[in-house]
Amino acid sequence: MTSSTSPIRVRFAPAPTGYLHVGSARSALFNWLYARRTGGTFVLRIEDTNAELKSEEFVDAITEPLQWLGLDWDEGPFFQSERTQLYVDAIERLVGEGKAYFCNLTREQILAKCEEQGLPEGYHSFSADLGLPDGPDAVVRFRTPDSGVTVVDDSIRGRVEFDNSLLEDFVIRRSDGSPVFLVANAVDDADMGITHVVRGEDLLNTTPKVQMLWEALGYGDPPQYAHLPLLVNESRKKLSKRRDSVSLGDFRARGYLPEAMLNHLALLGWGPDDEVEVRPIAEIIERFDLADVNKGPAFFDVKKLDHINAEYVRAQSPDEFVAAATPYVTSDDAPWPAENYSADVFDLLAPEVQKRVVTHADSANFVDWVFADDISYDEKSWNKGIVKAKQVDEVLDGVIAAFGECEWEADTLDATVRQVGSDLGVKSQVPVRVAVTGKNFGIPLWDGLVALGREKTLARLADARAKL
RNA sequence: GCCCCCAUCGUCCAGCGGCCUAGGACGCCUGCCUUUCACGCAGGUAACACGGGUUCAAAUCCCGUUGGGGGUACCA
Repeated sequence: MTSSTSPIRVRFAPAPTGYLHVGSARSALFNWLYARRTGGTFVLRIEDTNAELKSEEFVDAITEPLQWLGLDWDEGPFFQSERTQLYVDAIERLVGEGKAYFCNLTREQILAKCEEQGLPEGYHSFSADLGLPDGPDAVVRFRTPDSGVTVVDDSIRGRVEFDNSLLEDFVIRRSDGSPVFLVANAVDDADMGITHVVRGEDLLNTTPKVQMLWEALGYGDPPQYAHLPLLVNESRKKLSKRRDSVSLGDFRARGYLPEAMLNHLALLGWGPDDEVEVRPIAEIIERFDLADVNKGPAFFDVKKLDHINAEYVRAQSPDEFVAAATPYVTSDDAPWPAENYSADVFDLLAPEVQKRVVTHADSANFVDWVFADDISYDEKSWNKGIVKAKQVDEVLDGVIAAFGECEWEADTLDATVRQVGSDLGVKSQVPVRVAVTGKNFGIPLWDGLVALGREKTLARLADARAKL
């Protein structure tokens, strides 16, 4: 790592429009990775220029997930809603210098004028030279050049050119007096000394406008831009809060580990040169570079997240696993009466649970039969493990008889079930498993049965036998 | 419509002119282990969108086509 005096400064600048989704988190992550990699500074800025966006809970909805992920910021959060005067001043300056002007046309009027004058749909500098005064219905528009090109130098995409004649004089201040984000962007990036702007590709088209403002405001060289490929859903469309369930908070609630989420997110649009995918964030920081980010959009695949999460879970020490899983098995949502739960029993079974769960929240599904008073039979399991099995009646009768008198100890129970099976010449474990747990899969039975007790075990076996 | 971006296995990533009969990972399939499932281990399946160039040599460079996506607001 380079020294902490590195001049590189990046920012994550979300609009507070609800919960933070995985796409925004990925943008935050890549900014953070670049800052940490270069010893630079990571700034958090809330882009609440629109009055409707100001809301404390929305701000928490951004900062909490970031903190959960461990994406710590060095400066901020700064709020654009508190910096409005700077933007107003900048706009005033542009108007004063003739680089922007007032316009009082509504969208309808603009379209009507186009129709009238046979011009293509759009704003054609109609009010540019009218010298209109400010007023309650007036917006401020920035005067864009009529010719030439604006070049965006992008770390990921290279040189992107925009034809100036195609950019209409865009609004930089609404009629209610509020500045639009383009101005706030330029002013803040300049004021905060941002050197690299790393954000989603959906903003690439707005970049020439910001650069024009930047230049008009006399800020000198613009920051280096890097437009990240978008994260898309299964139908290759930009992730949307409305139709895609991609809330970071939801993943957290479902028990995913922040480290796994971070690891997965880092692999979307970037990959380490040595092809080792699941690895500590410190190693990712070491290898990360903006120049290595791909251009193509990436699908957020939960299956892969599941795999990575499971790897992180399995990599935990037994104690770490128990500590992480305990909140879920002691939660009110656990499918058994709270008083039935035993920490000692869970600790004993935990290593086998650890090998099977995707997230810690899954833990309850593997020990429910031990703590619950009653079980329900999973239909598929009953069908596969009981209906289709051979001589189930004899197996259950045999096990019931043997369990009635054998020593109630794990190895003995195991040996007893084996004995019944070999006497009958069939596999005996699965029918017993379904009868006692309701499922035809899960952790080894024996320790759980010891905890469950002879009486309950026999009752469940008898219930299943009676149901045949 | 116009502008911009993109294009390697189903998915994510490697490849940055020869090492590619294209590599890794997820998923899926098979086998081993195991009287369940899982873990672990060993295999398998599967891609350079298409067409032209440039070059001794192209997945890699250029052009076009097609396809996909993003943007076109007094939202960010």
